[in-house]
Amino acid sequence: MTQKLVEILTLERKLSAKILAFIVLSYLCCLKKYNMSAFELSEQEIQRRESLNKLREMGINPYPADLYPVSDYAAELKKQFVDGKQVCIAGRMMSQRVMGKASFAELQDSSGRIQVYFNRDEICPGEDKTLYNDVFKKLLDLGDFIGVKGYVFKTQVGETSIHVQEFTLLSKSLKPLPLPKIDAEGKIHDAFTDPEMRYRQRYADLVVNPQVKDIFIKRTKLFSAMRQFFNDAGYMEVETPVLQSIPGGAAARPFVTHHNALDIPLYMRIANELYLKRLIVGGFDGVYEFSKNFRNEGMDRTHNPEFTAMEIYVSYKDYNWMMDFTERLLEHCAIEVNGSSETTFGEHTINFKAPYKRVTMRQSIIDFTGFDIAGKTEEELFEAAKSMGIAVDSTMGKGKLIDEIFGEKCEGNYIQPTFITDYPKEMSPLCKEHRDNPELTERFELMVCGKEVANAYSELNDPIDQRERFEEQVRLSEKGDDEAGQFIDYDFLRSLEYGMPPTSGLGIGMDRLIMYLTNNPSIQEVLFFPQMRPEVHQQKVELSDNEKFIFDSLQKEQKMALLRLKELVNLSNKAWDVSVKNLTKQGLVKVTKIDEELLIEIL
RNA sequence: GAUUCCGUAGCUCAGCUGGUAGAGCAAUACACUUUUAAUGUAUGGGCCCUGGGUUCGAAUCCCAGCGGGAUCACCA
Repeated sequence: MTQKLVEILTLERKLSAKILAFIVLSYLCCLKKYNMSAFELSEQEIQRRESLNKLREMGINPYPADLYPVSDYAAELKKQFVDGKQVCIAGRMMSQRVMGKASFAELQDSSGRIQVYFNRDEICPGEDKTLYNDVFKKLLDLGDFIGVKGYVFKTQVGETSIHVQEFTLLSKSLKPLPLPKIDAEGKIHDAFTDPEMRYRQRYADLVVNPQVKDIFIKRTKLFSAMRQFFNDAGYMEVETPVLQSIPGGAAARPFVTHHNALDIPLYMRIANELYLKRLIVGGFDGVYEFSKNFRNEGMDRTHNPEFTAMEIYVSYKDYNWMMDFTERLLEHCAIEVNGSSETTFGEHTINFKAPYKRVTMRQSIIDFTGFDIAGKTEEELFEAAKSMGIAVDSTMGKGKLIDEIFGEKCEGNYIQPTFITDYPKEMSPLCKEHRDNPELTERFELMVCGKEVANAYSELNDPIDQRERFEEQVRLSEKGDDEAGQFIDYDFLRSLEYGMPPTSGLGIGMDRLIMYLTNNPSIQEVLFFPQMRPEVHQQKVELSDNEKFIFDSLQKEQKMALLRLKELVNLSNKAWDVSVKNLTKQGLVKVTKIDEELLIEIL
């Protein structure tokens, strides 16, 4: 402890005694409270802690508990200018322009920013000017939360502002925020753009990048719009288990966890489909759920390990009805989110206005390859795929081959919302067989910008067929198809045996949809906290092993030739160089040049 | 998983063919009563991601690692 104080004294000797005393004090506080070394704080962070303590000494609580009676919001006051209106607003101080006895600052609340005007003699009508000179000008920092009471006016330049009559510190900010600035031409300087820092510190991202906040406001609007649409249609929002003993409803690698009391493995859900259908069996007409799903697979700009899907099941309907429903739903959502059915995604303008084009998978493959899959054997499909330059292997069944051809040659071409219908049976184990063709299923996917955003079926409700399809999946899985399901959910089959009415179900990838509606090519931009490798905090050591070794070696003689010591410790050039520089920097040793010889000594 | 680019002050970024670190903003001090990227003057602030190598000398060149981005592959 004493040693550290000495180090601080040496390091900070250029600072005035007053500041120094404070630093030592606050260092002791920090050490006791946070078990943290003062060296980990930047100069500005130390200064802010210093201001914090000064405020406390002045009897100002930097973290008051009292309610603050906010009456207005920045955006509204600027939109509806009412001269002289008395207001009370609160937010972060994001800029400060001090001009002697008058100052301007910007206050940022949840709605935006508004300028506030401070006049010394109005803040401090008497002799004592500390509140303005010290508290406002010096002890407040950018990022602090303050509340102001005053009246609305326009400055000579015409900027709507609040003439402050009284201000209150509401919460002190100890860490400087990134500070992007916008110049007169609207150009942004010093933008906080590094994706890693933005995702890891989303809170800071949200404070300084209003366009990021907008994305998430739109995200919430999308959920509300969808919910409203379903509720208006009379369907019920439900919740089903996230922890499942059999992960079903999709083919994906699940996360595994363990339940201690039951002593069994449990899986995080990969889909909620099978549970929602159980509820249809139970007699609900329409059920939907926004479900967080978890898949233990690769991560990239369109895949996060946890993502949100919406699934809805409606009884007595088929997939044709669901197509109508889906296009009306998406048109409604696009308008609620963006005010228009049109949205821009990269170079494309997408129009979500219903109705959407409907193309069968067979027709789509004919359109883009000239090849007709109808009535072909597995061998013929295999050869066709191969001739198209698609990587094929012997584990692939008919359905998989068709899916590969579609994915490779067709999918990417559908920019405007398009329903692709009638998928091969093998790929759709939960979907009802097509009424006109036993090789196909009554399934559609909605393609937007070459990617699927929705998937829907006339749900399979024949329990015997369902059992056979599950068993076929298990066979495919054993054959080596890692996309095929490995588990049979017998409880789900039991529920079907009681009877499920004809039902159509729809699943929508919410993250992907909001990417389209907010023009973001990356899923990380539309998730508050995208998954990241955990940060590693490197503990700063005062002396490395090398440095200690050099110091100890030197201790015996106190002073010796630099080259001789180097030979003695026998470190690599790099290690030697870094260590000596560090020791010198910390004021523990000194290198001097006498004549042509370099000497090193302990201080 | 493959390829490729990046990691320098609180933030945004310079730093050439190796010679012990620069700018703007932010910070500190002073001046300034309607400014607005306020202004002017002065000052302080760096484990140059980590480890190793080459070299008299590395932020810079080489190797390995860590973290991130992009592209591709994989992905109901």
